[in-house]
Amino acid sequence: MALKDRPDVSALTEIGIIAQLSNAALERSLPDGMSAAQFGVLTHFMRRGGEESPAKLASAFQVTKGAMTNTLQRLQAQGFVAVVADEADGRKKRVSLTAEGARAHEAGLMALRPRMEGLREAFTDREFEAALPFLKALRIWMDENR
Amino acid sequence: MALKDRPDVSALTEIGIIAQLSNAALERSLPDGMSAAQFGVLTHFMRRGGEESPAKLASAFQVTKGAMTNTLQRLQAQGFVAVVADEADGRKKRVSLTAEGARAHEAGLMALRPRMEGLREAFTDREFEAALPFLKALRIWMDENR
DNA sequence: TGTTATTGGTTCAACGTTGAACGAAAGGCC
DNA sequence: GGCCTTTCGTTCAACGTTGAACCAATAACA
Repeated sequence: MALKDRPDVSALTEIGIIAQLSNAALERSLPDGMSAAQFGVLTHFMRRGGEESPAKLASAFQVTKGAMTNTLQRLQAQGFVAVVADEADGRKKRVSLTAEGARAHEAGLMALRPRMEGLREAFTDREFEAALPFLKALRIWMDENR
Repeated sequence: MALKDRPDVSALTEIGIIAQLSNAALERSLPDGMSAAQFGVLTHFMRRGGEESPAKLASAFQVTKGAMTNTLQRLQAQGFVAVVADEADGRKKRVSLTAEGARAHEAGLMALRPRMEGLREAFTDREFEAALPFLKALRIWMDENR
């Protein structure tokens, strides 16, 4: 009984459930064939633009290289991403967003809108902002002490 | 750019990473062959005791029945849990903790201690408690609006 | 220079999960 | 009684992930 009543355990439990539900909701809302991981990569390119190597993407998303290989292969198969060899460094590849990838991201955003609006009706920006510093600190600690 | 700067998206992103890191840390700390899911079920029985049907466990852990079948089969194979048919209701089974399961949970707790202590050195109970109401509300909303 | 270490990317088996299908048992309702 | 509907648990393919092995290319250093 001492276990789950502890606030740290409770918080991590809640966080785990939220993550699961949020990811499931994301995948369910997204157009068919687009996973949350794929949408994340598309979002990354929409925000940052340009090119990125698979290894950089993997570390940006806290994911193994193998997982990123998988995600990129699926994105490439759908034509959402272009992958070319880096002639300056034979080990690397350069990944970039295609026009079709941008369209797919836009479609994903549209599909997500109703749910995001519902979320923003239920909670205020201020509530999320209030929670953010602690979440960020916790994430950083988890990252440094893994 | 408007996307990830939004506090709701940021919060969910942080929550997702925390959940991933926390689960990974949990699995790494636990004795070999014990998954986070299995440890969760053991913990449930240590706290509540008695018997529980697989369906109840599945809904308590927000997991599909198939996933719970899998977890229980592995627990049973290790002798951590006893599963018997419910003679009152031919559809149900009754799951209960074995003495060996209790020992395994104890061992899991021990293995987890260093990490939990580190976490409690880095953050105070008050910080977790302060974050809890919002997390709980968010979890409930996600659950109701899935 | 040559040798060793590191980095980048792929592949593979294993895991835990979902979602769907299924059969068996129980409940609800004329 | 009989017929739907719901509940329970299992099975199966598919997915995304990890961790490890591996090879190729580069970097570091003697």
